[in-house]
Amino acid sequence: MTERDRYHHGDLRGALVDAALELLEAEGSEAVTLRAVARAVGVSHAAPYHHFEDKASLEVAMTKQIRLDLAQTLSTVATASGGDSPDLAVAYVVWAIEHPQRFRMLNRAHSFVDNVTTTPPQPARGFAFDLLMDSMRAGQESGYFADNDPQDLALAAWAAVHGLATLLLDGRLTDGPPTVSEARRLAFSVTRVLGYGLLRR
Amino acid sequence: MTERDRYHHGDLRGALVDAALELLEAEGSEAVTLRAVARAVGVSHAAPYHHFEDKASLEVAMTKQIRLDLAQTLSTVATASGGDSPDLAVAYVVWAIEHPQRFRMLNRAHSFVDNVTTTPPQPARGFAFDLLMDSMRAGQESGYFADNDPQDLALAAWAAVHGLATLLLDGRLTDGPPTVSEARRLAFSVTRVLGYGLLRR
DNA sequence: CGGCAGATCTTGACAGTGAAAAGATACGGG
DNA sequence: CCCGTATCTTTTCACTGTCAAGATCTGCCG
Repeated sequence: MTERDRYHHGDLRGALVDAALELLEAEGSEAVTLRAVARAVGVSHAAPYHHFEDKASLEVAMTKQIRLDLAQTLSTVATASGGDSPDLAVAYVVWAIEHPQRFRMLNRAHSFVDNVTTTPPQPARGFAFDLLMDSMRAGQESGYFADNDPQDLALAAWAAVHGLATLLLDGRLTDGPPTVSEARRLAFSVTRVLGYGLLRR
Repeated sequence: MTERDRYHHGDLRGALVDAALELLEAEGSEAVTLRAVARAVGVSHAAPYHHFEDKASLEVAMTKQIRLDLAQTLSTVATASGGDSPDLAVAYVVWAIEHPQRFRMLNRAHSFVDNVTTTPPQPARGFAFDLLMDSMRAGQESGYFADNDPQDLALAAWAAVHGLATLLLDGRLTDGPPTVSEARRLAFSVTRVLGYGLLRR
């Protein structure tokens, strides 16, 4: 009995989320069907309903896992680079290119998140924004960054980086599918412009 | 016989696209089903297949129409404001907030566009990018803008504005659904940071 | 003016989907 | 040991995209 020879699975919920994420990477979001996920785990097509109220509920669970992965990647980069903002920006874009389906899922969260009752007390800016805020504040304290409201700085930086990632993934900047090296180059370029500003100094 | 009492519709293709767009605004993208669209026009569920090879093909047609609408809005603003970039940026974000479903559809284009054989010779940056490029060049000629490659400037600006719009629509910046005034405020803020840059001058 | 070819639309069918209801099975606390 | 309950299965339903075959109309060629 490796994992599923018995009636009760043990951790079906977790197995379903994992299988769903694998299916997402392998065959795209269209392929992530409740029945296909159940099939992948080797369980009947109605079994998921004992762990997820909805298909949307499964997707919420997937999204949480993805957010965790991204947060971990970013925080690793943040500690390794001492919270340097260009490094963070590049890491964000590169992660998006390397995990296109996961990244898109994050951005489709609105479509199933409103079915869920979890109303966050704060705007759910998320981990990336917090890291950026820290980076901005650090830059201000060491005198490199302009002394605007750090929230404004972080928002602009996040918007630029996030926008670059989505534009790349939608194929609006490159001919074929975007490569990591292209992504890196463009991320550096955007970061540079963002640092010095559009206006003549 | 107002529009559909006769067997042959006249312009079923156009009517289908229109109905699909109305359904999109009214009930969200999930409701845009081939059969529902056919129902809305008052035609049998298989009729669309004589005008669209696929459901994806209908979505491509919708996307084209949406792109046209956005382009017209932006070009109106561009001529009215003399190509001023902050105005363009704000107009872009406001349009996104006012047409959330349409804007999201634009960003989901990748999911059905690869089924279509139209391989664009150039990266399909689109109309918004062109307007921005013009604006950047104009700003450079009048000496206000830094003399980087205008393409780099335009990319950064587009990324920031596009990113802000998507973040707003995904509810990642506000508690409830984003309002136009919030959008306007944030767009101004981002534009300002983008102009002066993150680094101390 | 007649009729026929092709475009346009309809009807009917099929597999696959999310979802609910009802029944089978196994686990764990008394 | 045994029963309540959580877990899983089977069956069923309405709906979807898609296809094949038939019905209906339109325009064109004679």
